[in-house]
Amino acid sequence: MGLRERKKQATRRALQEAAARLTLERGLEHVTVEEIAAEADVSTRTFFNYFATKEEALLGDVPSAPDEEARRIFAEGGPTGGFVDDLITLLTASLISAEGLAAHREAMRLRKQLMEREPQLLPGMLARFHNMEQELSRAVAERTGASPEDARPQLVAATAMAVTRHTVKCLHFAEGEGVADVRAVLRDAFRHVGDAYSPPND
Amino acid sequence: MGLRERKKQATRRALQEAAARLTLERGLEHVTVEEIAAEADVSTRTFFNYFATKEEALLGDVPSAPDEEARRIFAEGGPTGGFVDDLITLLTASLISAEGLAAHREAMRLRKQLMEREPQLLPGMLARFHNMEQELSRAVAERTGASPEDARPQLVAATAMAVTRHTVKCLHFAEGEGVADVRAVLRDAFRHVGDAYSPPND
DNA sequence: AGAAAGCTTGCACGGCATGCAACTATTGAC
DNA sequence: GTCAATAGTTGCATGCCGTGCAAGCTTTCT
Repeated sequence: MGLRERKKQATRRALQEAAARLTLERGLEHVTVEEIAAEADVSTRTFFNYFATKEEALLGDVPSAPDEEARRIFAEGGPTGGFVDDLITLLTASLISAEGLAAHREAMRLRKQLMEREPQLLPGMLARFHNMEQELSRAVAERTGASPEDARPQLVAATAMAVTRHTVKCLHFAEGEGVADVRAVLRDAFRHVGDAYSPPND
Repeated sequence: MGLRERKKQATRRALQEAAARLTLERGLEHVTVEEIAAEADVSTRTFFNYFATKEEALLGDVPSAPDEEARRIFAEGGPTGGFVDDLITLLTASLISAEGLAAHREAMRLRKQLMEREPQLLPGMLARFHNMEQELSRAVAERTGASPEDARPQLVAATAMAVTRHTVKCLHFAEGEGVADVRAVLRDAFRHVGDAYSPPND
């Protein structure tokens, strides 16, 4: 990786960190782009070369699409053939991979803090989840061979994203403990949804 | 209702309609608040007395909380005792009531058009759904007696909202036909989710 | 009729976000 | 190492968004 690229990444991170720190200190309303840029030692104009809006700098760099390889395998009906199992594999392969969770734990904690402090950021976050949902929906449609106008893959994907969000939340709670059992949490969540809505019960 | 109140509502509607019309004509980027206000015969400043942002004027006035009475009944375990049935009752009582759908069909068509034309509006829309989800989650928690730190009601509510969104989308497709069977669509959707996630199948 | 309450409006102001053109730094070829 | 090509940074000008405030107008209530 060349010098140019390294510098760019450094600037990007500096801007993100400055934005997060200042926002947690004073609240987003009382932080200007000018200040963030100054903190990262670049001009205001440069800030907007990296982020389209002030909020964008705070949302971090989460993958909004699953790993291409994992996606292909899922779409083709693999790896096991069991729908829920394979869905879990797809989800853990990218969106909430065990490594990803371990590596970005600090970043996630930060984002959670930001969300609580600044609800204005929520819509943007939700929009990202929505993008993931769309990707997921396409993968499900491919796997099941549903026609494009069939809205059910969308429904399945939306539910899966709900489960994913729930899982992330649970992992936040269980912060001290091991994160190795993402699969187990996901599985429990899917089961719970299935139980709630499948048979006529209460 | 006094004259004052009537005038306010008229102004509000005029602003919303002007905003929607101009946006569909030219695209949101090429419409200024000044123009919207002028179209509704009020000052720019007055626009901001009604809406906090330009986008807000385009999102319409959807109920973000269920009817209080229906909510209470659901929370207390009624009306039938069957979870899915009662959930459907709660949803149709307010968020997607048959009357509401019939009455605001035109408004919904408009909003759908706007969403497709201007994706920037999506985050705001999603945030509204999220609010409904929170309300729903509280109702579910109350009904099931779950403790506040239990995240499962959240999960159930998120899934229910996914189903609701799906249902609204389906109703959009089936625009020409009767809307009387909202319950049936909801029931099918819940069943489909249950089938997808409950037993180990594909 | 007249006071009280509520809305509208103009004005001033600061911040966001973009286009453009000049400048500076990295890269790659020779 | 030199030099041209390429990519990134910066300042400037600009337009729009959104808010606080104070003055004026309209509805409401008595």
